[in-house]
Amino acid sequence: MSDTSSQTSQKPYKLDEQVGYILRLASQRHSSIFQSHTLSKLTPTQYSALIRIAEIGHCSQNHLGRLTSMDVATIKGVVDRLHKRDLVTLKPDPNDRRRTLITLSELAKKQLDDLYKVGHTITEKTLAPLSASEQQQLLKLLAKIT
Amino acid sequence: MSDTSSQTSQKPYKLDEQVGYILRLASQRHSSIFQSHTLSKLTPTQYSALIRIAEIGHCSQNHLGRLTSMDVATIKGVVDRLHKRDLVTLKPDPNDRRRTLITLSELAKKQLDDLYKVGHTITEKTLAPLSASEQQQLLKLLAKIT
DNA sequence: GCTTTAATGTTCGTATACTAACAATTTAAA
DNA sequence: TTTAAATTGTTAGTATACGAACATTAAAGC
Repeated sequence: MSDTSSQTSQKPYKLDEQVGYILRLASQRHSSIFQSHTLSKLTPTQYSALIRIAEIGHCSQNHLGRLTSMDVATIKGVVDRLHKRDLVTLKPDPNDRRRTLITLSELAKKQLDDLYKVGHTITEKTLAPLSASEQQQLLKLLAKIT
Repeated sequence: MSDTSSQTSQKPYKLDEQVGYILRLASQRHSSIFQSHTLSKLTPTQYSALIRIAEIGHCSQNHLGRLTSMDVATIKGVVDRLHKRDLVTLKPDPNDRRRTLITLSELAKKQLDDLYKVGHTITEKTLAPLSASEQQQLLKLLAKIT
């Protein structure tokens, strides 16, 4: 029962074995791979938002936030920046004066195929250290703790 | 070969199946669980830094950054905030006038056992949806893409 | 020794990410 | 119908996270 640390429990606490810590490291590596492909200088978050709009056609700002798991403050910043780059168009919802309808701009539509292609590449590179079955496993397990 | 989207590749691109996106969701959930345990209002990042200092006794700011995978700008902010809360002590390195030696404060040392305990709890809750073997698998796979 | 290179820490700028508070609008309930 | 509750979007504040540039100091190369 000798223990050099101040811990008294059975399992020693090792930072490098904690999910939270490893998740951060994995996210960092993915982010780094993403940035190295400079998708018109899009960030992973902006990319997610664009893809979601492409999927559903149009939606309100808060709704887009829910579809991409971003809170209202975060999605606002993302939409603002996408708008500033002319990647989305904004117009008031005629049926609800609180809402703003967000759609892909023509510029964004032209880039869609490229976005999807590079998106695939980024995912492949991120998962490259794993075998095909390991990749499936990882996605399955990650989805479970979401 | 009918495809309603503008994608032409074999594999359709689904945002919800991309590692990057799922990693973000998993990190968000972990972060949320972490915050709900308000470790003296520590953030996951501040927690990591504290634990690392506890592991090695003392170190410079940049070195701590490398040990916790934070770049120089990030670790500076983290150390500043830890110092502001009296969780670390800072003193100039007598052997290198560029460096500042960082050590745990007495206040932090007193809280160490609690930090470890809650750290375990947070990890357990985050991994709760998985079986014991799945937990091992996930950590193994995540470590591989780090 | 002297110059080049490297390392440490700082600051600025930008982008998530979340809390909390707020006004305007819509919906639901009384 | 009129009040209460919920939704939408905005703003302010704080905390990562990273790139880039900078001055100070230390280490290497000659």
